[in-house]
Amino acid sequence: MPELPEVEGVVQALKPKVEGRTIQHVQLSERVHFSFSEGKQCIVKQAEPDAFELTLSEMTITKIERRAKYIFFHLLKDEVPYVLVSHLGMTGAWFVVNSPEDINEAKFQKHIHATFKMADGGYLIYSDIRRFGELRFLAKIEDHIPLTKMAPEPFDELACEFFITKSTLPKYANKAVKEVIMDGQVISGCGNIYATEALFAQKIHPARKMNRISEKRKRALFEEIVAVLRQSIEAGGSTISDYRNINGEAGSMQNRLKMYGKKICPACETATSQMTIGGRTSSFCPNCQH
DNA sequence: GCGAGTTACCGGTGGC
DNA sequence: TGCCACCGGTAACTC
Repeated sequence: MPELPEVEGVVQALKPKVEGRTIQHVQLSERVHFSFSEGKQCIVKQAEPDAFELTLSEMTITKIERRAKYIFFHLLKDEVPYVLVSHLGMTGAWFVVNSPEDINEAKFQKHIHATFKMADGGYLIYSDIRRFGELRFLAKIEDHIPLTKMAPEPFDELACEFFITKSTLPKYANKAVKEVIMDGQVISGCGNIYATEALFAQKIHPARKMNRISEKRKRALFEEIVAVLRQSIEAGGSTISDYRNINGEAGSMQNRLKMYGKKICPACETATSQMTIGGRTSSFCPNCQH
């Protein structure tokens, strides 16, 4: 499950290998084409697969950047800028290879959905086992409303104040703190793993109502989220199930997690509890977190 | 018009 | 061994 640190790793790895290169042509999988004919939008959103393939050919990838858990591929063709927005969903992965056969993990090899043949040889490939990811071609970011509503990057100096202000709004008052910090319009890029870890570190019960948390604790919680995200970026991300970096390597942050996926609290050895908050499984220590 | 709630999108995995 | 419920990030839809 790629979260912000994993996406950051992907972007840092892609940049030197892909920026400045030109796409010769794009080939989407049979599945993508078939789904579209069935009225579904498998991976490629709001575009006809045929048109998507044609449009992207001969575009130059000028810059790649991460925003929350999205990857923005900035493109240029005939001096007109465009952007390809990628979200990895649950199981998406990018590969830069000489040949599609070079993807040696069978699961990813089997689920290749977009193959970008580069003009100078080699391939940029998007593989996605469960197809929860998305590729969205836009003239500009603002053309997709949800992208314009995202909270600032958590590392942005204004992000903490943004969180304090936003989380105080009436609509969040009676919501569980975990649901609020995982809302991309309040804090961007904080998914289940890191929300779980930060709440455990701050000894806050994930179901605690937002309006029952003091501003001081909110600030401490925000700083904790930033710290956990930074630590994970340094560790190459968490490898939970299917995440791989573009070289097919796993990260090591999963070894540093203290609560996510744990049966026993590492602090007090009490059995952990699970509950569903905002539709997601949430682990916590009933003894340490209040 | 906005917010809350629901549904769609999926195949690997773990439990039985 | 085989079946089946479960899992989850985001958008889009309905009410």
